[in-house]
Amino acid sequence: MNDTSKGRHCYAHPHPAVTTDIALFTIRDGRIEILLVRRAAPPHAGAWALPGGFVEPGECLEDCALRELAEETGIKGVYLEQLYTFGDPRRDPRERVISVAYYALAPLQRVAGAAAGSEAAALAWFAVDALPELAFDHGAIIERALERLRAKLDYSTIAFQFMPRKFTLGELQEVYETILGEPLDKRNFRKRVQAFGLVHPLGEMRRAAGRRPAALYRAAHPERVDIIK
Amino acid sequence: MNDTSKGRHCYAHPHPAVTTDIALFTIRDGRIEILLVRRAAPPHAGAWALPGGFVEPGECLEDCALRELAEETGIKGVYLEQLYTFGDPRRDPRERVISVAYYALAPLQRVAGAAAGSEAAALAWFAVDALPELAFDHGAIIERALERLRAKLDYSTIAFQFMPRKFTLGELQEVYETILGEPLDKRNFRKRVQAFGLVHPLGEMRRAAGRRPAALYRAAHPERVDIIK
DNA sequence: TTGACATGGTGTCATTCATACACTCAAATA
DNA sequence: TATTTGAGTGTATGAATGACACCATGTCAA
Repeated sequence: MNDTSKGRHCYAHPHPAVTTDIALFTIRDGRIEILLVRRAAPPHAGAWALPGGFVEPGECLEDCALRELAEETGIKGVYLEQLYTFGDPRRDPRERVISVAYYALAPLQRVAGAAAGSEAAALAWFAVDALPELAFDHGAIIERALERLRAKLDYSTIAFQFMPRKFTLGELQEVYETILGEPLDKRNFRKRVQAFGLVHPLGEMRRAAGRRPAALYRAAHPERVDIIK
Repeated sequence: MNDTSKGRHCYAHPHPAVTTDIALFTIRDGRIEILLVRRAAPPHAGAWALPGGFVEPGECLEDCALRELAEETGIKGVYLEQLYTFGDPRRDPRERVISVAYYALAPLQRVAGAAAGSEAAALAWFAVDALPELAFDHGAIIERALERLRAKLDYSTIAFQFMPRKFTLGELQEVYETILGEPLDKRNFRKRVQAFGLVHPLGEMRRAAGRRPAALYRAAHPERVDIIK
């Protein structure tokens, strides 16, 4: 809290408001989904928006993004990366608001609870190819986040941020195919993943109904996104 | 300008200050150089800083970066790309300042004037491997900009932003070698550049002292940075 | 019990791409 | 006219990539 008469915060020069917005993606049933919040108040009341909010004094940008995500969705412990800063002066009709956009990735299991017990359906998952009406410039933010995600798939281990601790190679391939939007050759895919040493076999099997059990693996470096190639 | 008693700008919640900072690189004599401004006033008086300054109301971030660069250095018409937003709450000792960092590239010819007639040597070029004492977190900004530049060299046509309208293939190769910090095979380099159709021959020659004249080329798309490969 | 079903799991060959490598050419200058 | 300096050019080898088909193993239903 700053000095003020009337409990206001005053500066010698005009200051914009600064927010973070978070595009949190997961993968469900062969689709990329994103978590959105329904806006109750104007502007854009009734439209859907990215979770996010104002940066607090003394808080760094990444902490702000993590806090807003936790406050608005209850979700913690996801992969988070700064995406781009959107600063068009008319992007928010109320006042000048600059948004530092982040994108976040998580395996479905870690976020499955979110939006389930959400009061008044204020929180929901949407497939990114079937988005509802979006507030502000959040459509552009999502588009850019997807671009980044698709690009990074080719030269980094980012896909593992969508994987649970244990997974089969078939599940991993499905994640790649979902993000790229095209099928991959099974043998070449497995060859590559193994050649780069991206996974370690767990020696366990996943038994699934109606088919042969699959070997379970874990990511070689689940906490890290490495550049490969 | 907002409402105010005492000509100040007041808000219901605290707002950070927002600046843009610009890392402008060029290439001279086989070195990457960056343009810095000597700080006259505290904090960090006497240290060198990136050109930059506060975002004005009604001004988008990119325009702010271009304006600050022009105001502080007189330079216009360079390639500009948003780099990263630095928001550590303690990065400026005076108040909370969030900086949207950009990096810019230009051929030496376009910026050779800058820092020449600069009053009181307030403006100077430094080789990036011999930087002076830097203000704020500008060292980290420069480091990240160089990382981005080196990465983009491999999969985009960004190197052409360092080239003048007419250049020889030898000059182009020198730029690549300077950024990568390692020599390249001449024949393979030329093969590649031609195979991707990145240059068009001008049918002119550059006559240089003491050696065979070299064919001059122009960039196929000088205004654009394309992703290749 | 057995047959149908669904996904798991595996290797080779052909092609393309990347890399290493050395000499002659043309102009300027001494 | 001999020397110097960068300009300009092609090939051969190894590595990486991409195309491709079949049998295995479990569940479930008839």
